Amino acid sequence: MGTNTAPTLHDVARRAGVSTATVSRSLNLPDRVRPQTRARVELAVAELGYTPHFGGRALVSNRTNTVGAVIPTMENAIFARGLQAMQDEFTAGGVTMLVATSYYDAEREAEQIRTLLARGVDGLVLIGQARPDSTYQMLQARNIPFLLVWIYHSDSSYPCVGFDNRGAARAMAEQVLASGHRRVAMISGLTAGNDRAAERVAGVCDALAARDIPLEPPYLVEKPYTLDDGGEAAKTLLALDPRPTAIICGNDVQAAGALRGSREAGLAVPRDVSIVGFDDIDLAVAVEPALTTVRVPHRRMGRAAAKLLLQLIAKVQSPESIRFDTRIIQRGSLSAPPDGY
Amino acid sequence: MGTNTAPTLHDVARRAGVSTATVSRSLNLPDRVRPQTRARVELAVAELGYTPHFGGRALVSNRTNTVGAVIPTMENAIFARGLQAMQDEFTAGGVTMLVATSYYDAEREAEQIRTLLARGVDGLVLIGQARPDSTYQMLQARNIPFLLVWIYHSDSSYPCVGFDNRGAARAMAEQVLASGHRRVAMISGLTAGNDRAAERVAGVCDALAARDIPLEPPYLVEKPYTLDDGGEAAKTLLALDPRPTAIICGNDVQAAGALRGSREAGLAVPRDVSIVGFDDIDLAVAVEPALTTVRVPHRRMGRAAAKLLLQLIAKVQSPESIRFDTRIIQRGSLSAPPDGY
DNA sequence: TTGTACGCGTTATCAG
DNA sequence: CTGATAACGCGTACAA
Repeated sequence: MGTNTAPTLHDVARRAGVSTATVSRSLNLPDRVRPQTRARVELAVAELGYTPHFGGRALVSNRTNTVGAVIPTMENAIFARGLQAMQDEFTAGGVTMLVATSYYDAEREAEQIRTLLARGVDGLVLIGQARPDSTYQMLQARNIPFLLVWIYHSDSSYPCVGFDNRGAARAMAEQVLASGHRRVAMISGLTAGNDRAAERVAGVCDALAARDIPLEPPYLVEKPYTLDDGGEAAKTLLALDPRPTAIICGNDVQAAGALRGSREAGLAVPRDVSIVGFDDIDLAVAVEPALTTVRVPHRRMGRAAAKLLLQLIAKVQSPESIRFDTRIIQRGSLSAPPDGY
Repeated sequence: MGTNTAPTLHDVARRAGVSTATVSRSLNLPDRVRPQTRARVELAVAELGYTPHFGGRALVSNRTNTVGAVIPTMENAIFARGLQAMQDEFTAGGVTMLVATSYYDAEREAEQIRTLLARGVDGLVLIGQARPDSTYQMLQARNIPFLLVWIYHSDSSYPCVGFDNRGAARAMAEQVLASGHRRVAMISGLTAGNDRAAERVAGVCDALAARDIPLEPPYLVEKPYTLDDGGEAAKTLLALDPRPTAIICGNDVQAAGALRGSREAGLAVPRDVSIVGFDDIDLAVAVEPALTTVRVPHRRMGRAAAKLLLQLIAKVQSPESIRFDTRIIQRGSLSAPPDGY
């Protein structure tokens, strides 16, 4: 049972005894139709279980009420909160968000963007700024509104909604220095094609350079954002001579891994070595000791980004970047260095 | 700059000096067109940067190459891995996956399904089985292929791809009993509208009942799947007299919270109290001690679900459920109960 | 206020 | 192998 063919505007019109134009108006501009007529239409709609055909609508209106977001991966919790908030805001605005993943690969990102464009998204949200010119050219050729999130640059050529990764990392490093550390190492995310990661390294360097402390391999190591990689990297760092007294990590996942790695190396945190993270995801307080980290207002950022993109699409607003502040959350994983350092 | 209007089939046809039909064929059925002609078309496509208009295509073919997935929330890592794997598989098959969230609310889920249907998805993936009849009726009225995932019931009326939550929970509880525990408490997820949570409780009850051990409030408590709720629940349980020697949690997030709660209550895990989780997400090995938990093959499950749905849509396969096995991963958080119990 | 009629971009049928 | 041409479902001038 079940006729298998969805009812069309035409079916509704016939049933309500009006024209298709009237049905369309009843649905889209209800004020322009007599209440009595509208009631008949609505009844017919309900009886038939009519829903407008997406393709037909997209074809004629040239809008899809759809936006796309390309993130590196869903698996890392780093993006989950912000993305969910964005999604909620878009949903509230009646638009659907498509999520695609790039696995931190520029070529793949471009491909996903192409796919989203082919699907007629009305706007796009991208993470960070680092991507080939060709990608930006494609976006501009299409003349499609887009937003860069998770970063903020006052001088960016494109509107962004995010925070100053470099400044936040510098502040974190300064906090570590203020705790008395002088032998500082860093586990960074892979910086190739990831400007957030690169900026965090730069920020840490800024702070250390101000005290004439270098940050170079082998004390600076780049690893993927995983627990295991964080752990391995920490073990490597802690085997160095002289051993670092503090490890600054590119994010909380790496920091949690480093915590485990330190433990496996027989060192206590923060007694023997301090470890700090970045992002303040749930994981930061799940581990023991809890992580000193940089709190990023993921939810507010996601909502603001969605709102702005909706406005850009509606052309009620010109592109204007939004900057969020971060702050350091002091928890157990950072303390003064051990005596004698 | 930027003409602002995307090139159409017509534009390509003119440029290549052929008809629109030939362009369409070159793209969709390349063998049916002379290589030389095809080359001209492909050149024009490249020069113009043409991409087929999604709406036009959807209109005539009545397919969108889009599937929908409704999950409770993106924020909990429980779904991230499986969802990403599903997404990858769908992408490989040339279809786009739309992700919507229900926040564990049936009404909201129905609404999201309606939205997805209105967008013309070719198929649907839903989590679990518990939802109002009206929702199933809606799906059947539309005659749309759909799949239930994260569960498996041999007698389900609908095709499912997942595992036996009840059996897995029973096995976990038996493991706890085998370690010598007799005072067992449970922190469950909210069971209203969440059959996976309900089944896990049932499974634990099965195992305990076999030993004439009851599981009732206040030793059974329902809380949302959050770190904080897990911690609070654990503290409440550990204040009971007699105090439980083992706490079985509805998932790893709650278990990680319970771990923290126990520590805050001044108890050591597993020396004073054992704690076990469910799902084996990354978090399980980030905490100390690492969680004894139930490993669920999220990735394989996600991929299998995507594959099956694609086949259902293509009608090359009749609905047939797929069952995955789980297994218990023994780690540090479970040991024998303290002496005297 | 309502109806008629056209066109959006694509695919598919049918001739040639 | 290729080209007209007719749908597909909807929104919207324009006319009534």
